Amino acid sequence: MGSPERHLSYGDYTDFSQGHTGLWDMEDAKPSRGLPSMPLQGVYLSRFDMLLSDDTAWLLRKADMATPLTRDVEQIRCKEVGQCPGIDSPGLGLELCPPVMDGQVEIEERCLEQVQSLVVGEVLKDIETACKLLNIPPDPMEWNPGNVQKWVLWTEHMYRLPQVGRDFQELSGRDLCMMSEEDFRQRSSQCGDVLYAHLDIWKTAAWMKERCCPEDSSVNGTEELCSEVDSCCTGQPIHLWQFLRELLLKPHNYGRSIRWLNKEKGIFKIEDSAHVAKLWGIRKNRPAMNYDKLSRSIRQYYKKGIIRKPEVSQRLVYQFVHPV
DNA sequence: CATGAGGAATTCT
DNA sequence: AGAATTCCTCATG
Repeated sequence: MGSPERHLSYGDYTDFSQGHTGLWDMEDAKPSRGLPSMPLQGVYLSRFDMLLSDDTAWLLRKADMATPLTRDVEQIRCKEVGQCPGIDSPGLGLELCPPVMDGQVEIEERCLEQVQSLVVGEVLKDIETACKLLNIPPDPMEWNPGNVQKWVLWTEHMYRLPQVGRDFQELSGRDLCMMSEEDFRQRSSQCGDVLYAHLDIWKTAAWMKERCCPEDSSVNGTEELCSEVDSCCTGQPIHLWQFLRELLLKPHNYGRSIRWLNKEKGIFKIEDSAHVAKLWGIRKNRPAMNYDKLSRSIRQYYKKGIIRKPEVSQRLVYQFVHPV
């Protein structure tokens, strides 16, 4: 297994997005199979608990106990790796003993701080992306039962969890947020805890946003705001071609399902047809969506001059007639 | 067997 | 009304 170019997403820190090894496809979720042995992985994960130290320490104070993000990630990771917290995570040691700063450690800490803020930024961006594609508000408290259902299905498919969407029907976001981890487990013994952890990340992110809204324009906040306005606030339903574009815009999230072959010419390839169809189905509340139907919709675009097959026709490869 | 093209009826907003 | 969905037949590799 190589080390392909990959950007950060909170999935990466939980190892979900790597490899599609189907770790979660089986009930007996055999750990370790296909788990990448990249050294970075361990560092990121084990140190994730420090995410909220220093400049982001305020995040911790949301709940005066353990950091939600940390706890979540650690828990998700445990489930994934099949281990218990603390057993092999050097990062946790920092909670137990005061940091001893020699030069080496200090440098490491610096790097870590940078990684931490990077991670927080990426997590927020990923959530924003998901919101746009799902057309749901970022704050789980505002979700209606339909939003909840979308989020559950989406999370299931993004992280290859066992399918438990039905277990969370008829719940509002408020209900969901009130539920304890135990409640989640009761609804789904398989992955209730993981869903709970994911939700907690969203809750924390919403809380963060609420806290530091105005000055959040640091990187590309305005750009994000604009695209949010034109894609979701116009009220009209999203078009399939727009949806595909948005997926293509986020290669670090969806690159394993759909990616550019030639961005300049607008040529793209659907790598995982079933997955793309599923995501589209979730977006449109069409549980029966499949690639058969999705491709029919794409073919409707031929006549309209929105999408075509490229010069040299290849399976699952299409081309936007008007690339950006 | 999955993909691809396109007709036709239906549904959704 | 327009876009997408659903279902279908036939073709291709």
